[in-house]
Amino acid sequence: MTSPAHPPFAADKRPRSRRKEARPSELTAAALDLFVEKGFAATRLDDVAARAGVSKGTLYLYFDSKEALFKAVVEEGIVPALAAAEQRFAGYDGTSAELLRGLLLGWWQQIGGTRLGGIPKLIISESRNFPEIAQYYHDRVISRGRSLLRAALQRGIASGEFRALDVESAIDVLIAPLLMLVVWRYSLCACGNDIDPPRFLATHFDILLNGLLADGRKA
Amino acid sequence: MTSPAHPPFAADKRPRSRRKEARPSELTAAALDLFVEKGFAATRLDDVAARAGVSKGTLYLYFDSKEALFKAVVEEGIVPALAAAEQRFAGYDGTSAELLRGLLLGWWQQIGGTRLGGIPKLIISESRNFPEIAQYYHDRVISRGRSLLRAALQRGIASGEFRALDVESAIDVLIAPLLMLVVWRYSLCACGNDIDPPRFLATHFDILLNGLLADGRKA
Amino acid sequence: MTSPAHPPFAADKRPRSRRKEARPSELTAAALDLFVEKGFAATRLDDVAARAGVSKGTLYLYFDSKEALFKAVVEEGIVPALAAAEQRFAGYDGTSAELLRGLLLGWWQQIGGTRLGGIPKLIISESRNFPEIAQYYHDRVISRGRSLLRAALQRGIASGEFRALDVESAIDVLIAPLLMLVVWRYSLCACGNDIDPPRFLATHFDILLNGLLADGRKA
Amino acid sequence: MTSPAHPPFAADKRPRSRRKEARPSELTAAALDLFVEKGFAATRLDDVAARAGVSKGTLYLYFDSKEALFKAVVEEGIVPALAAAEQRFAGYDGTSAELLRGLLLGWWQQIGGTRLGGIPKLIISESRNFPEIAQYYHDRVISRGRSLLRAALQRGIASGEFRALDVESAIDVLIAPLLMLVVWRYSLCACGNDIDPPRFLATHFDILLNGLLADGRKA
DNA sequence: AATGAATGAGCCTTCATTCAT
DNA sequence: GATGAATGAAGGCTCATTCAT
Repeated sequence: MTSPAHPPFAADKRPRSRRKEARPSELTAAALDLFVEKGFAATRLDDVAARAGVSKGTLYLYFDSKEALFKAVVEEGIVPALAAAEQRFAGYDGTSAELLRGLLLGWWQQIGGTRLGGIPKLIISESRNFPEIAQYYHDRVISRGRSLLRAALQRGIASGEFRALDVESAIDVLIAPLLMLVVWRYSLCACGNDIDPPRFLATHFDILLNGLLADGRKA
Repeated sequence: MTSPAHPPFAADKRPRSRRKEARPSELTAAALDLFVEKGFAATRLDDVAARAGVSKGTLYLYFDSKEALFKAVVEEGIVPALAAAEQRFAGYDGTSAELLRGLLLGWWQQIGGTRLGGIPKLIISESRNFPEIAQYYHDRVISRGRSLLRAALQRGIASGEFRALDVESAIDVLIAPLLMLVVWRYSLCACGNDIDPPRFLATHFDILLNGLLADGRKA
Repeated sequence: MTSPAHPPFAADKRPRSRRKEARPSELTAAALDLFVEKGFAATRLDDVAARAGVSKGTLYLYFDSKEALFKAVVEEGIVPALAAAEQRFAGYDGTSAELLRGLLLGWWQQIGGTRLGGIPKLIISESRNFPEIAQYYHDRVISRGRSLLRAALQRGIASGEFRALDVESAIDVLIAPLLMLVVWRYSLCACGNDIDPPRFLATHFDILLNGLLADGRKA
Repeated sequence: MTSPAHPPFAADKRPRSRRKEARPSELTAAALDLFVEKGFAATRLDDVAARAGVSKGTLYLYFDSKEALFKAVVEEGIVPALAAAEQRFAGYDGTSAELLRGLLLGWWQQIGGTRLGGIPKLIISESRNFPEIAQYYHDRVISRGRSLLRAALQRGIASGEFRALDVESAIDVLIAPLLMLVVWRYSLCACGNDIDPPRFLATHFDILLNGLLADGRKA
């Protein structure tokens, strides 16, 4: 860690110019891992640098401060996540139930279940200390994600496929299990509790689309 | 600070009764507030002491370290939470739907909606750095809470009130919106998103007990 | 220097309360020495702490930052210097020549020739980087010192003892050799040039009070 | 940075002529500005390079280290200063009073009042940390300047134009106001004090050549 | 010759922890 | 029991210096 040359990484033979372009995302990738694993405060920049295979000073060539690195991690992770999510909704023409299932499952496959899932966990853990980033995340991610779900719900209600219900609350209820999955993946899994995401999601959809109560007993 | 070195909880050799009596809960109360607000690492013991109205040295009369204080906060906050939750189940004889609603709503009223709700948020944020506490929390709280929900679900399925479904996954699906509420209260509220807990819970119950799909279209 | 206990100072047996009062001036005294010797930027707080016989952290019990310490050094050194200087002028009733000589010589004996003389040197070296302190020094020291000299000159001119001349410029001309003495003591002495302060001051007074030109040749 | 390790000036083994030719004085000019303004330690080589319009690496093509650059700044600034000063004395045949006035005023016009005046300020501020440069400055500049003044004073005394007095001290007394002018220009002007150099010099000469005391009262 | 990305030693500052009173 | 002065290890950040291009 403190040896003059970084043994495992010194073998990188790419020309400097080639590496310079790739550097910022190498750094944010390393930082994402550590921020998610240890939290912002407990992550040392030495460790981020070491994981990225650079020296500590190099971090400051690309980011003005630890906090700026944190912002970059969130911003960089979110752009593709957003694009991927919105892509799936454009021009969908199946049932609204399938649409909802597609949105939620797609989120898990593209985001929650990948290393990007660490970002919502980061936001949850750190937003109190970084209100600016929290606001950014709300404006760029949460509100847009909720719009997708809102449109799907309203579409289903309008077509008579879904019962009428309080759409705004329902959005959050739909999201909650997804949130739980990332929380579980990045925190509670250390508790020893075991969740099988596909099975969990299947049950989520099952309850969501069919209801808990048996047919004859509905109120 | 480094988790591998954590002595197990029982390593404290001072007579337990003597210590418990003397340990002022003002200290853990102050610590809970700050841990929840700022996270473990960003909370300074000076601030905890100041909020409790004692000197910093006094903290060390009651807790061996910052980490021990953290453990005490979790332990102390969980005892009443546990008792309150289990109390509501004993000898319940209404419908299983009412039982479920009562359990979930009761949790919010007794725990999630009070300052104790900060504890799950703490566990979520810090469990990676405190696996021992995460384990403790799982064994003492999560597993017992899941047992309550498991029993309610199995009771409803056995009586034909509920459809048969994957009980273990369903437990987590039921819990997820509650988790979301505390996460919202202690983190995402800073994002600017607005959740109305009673309305959110009502929708949760509505979806849960009736299903999203209109009657005639059920698969 | 880095051993756990400070060997030469650990022998200090004064009670804590006694030492606490004395601490700030012990720290500023150590800092004055090093700031004067090395300059502000090149002075390490480790060295200041070591010279004062405390740990580095202790500095921060008394001063918020390195810059705050610097301000304290200047402010603390200046109060007695000011008092001493003004004391000498009150109620003086000899000749104005003697008054001038007394003021200048007194300044050297009370300030310039003592370790307080390092403060003007500090101001000269660092004022560009600390305009706030420079302003402070001007308002509290320079302007008051100039007032003393202005009064003495005007007194002498009014009485016919001195020729009429541009008083404001003359003040600075009177001061210049004193300034040179501290500059010499704290900087240029390292050049190898040798100045004998009493002899230098005697010549200063000689030229000042008698003029360079021989009597018969005066213009 | 640590003075004991300074290699002597002559340690540079590259052919001197080759090096001097290639060394762009734009670099030393930029460095002079910044050293004078901020001091040696607070001047960043990035800033020097930026002001000179080159990259930081280029500095190292011409100077082995920051300290070498500092030496070059002093050396380079002193050559013309020295030449200009000595030029004025050769073959002078007016009165000694005029000679003195010419030397002092000339120094201000050619050196002190130009950007070269920053160099004495630099020497004053940094000589403690660069004894080698201080020595160099003493040998090459101070001693030669003092020789000029010594000769002028001895000439005037020998001719009866000046009173007999302690020549060595008198030299420093003559220099002091000049020193004060550069100190004021590069440091104390930030204090808010206001000096008008021509008026100041006029008063200096007035006091010097005529004396403070009115004729009839001379001791 | 010139560049600028990369380095790593070093310093200011913080804060959990200790201990004399 | 309580205090708070003192400690010292650790981390964020800077910047002189190097070197591949």
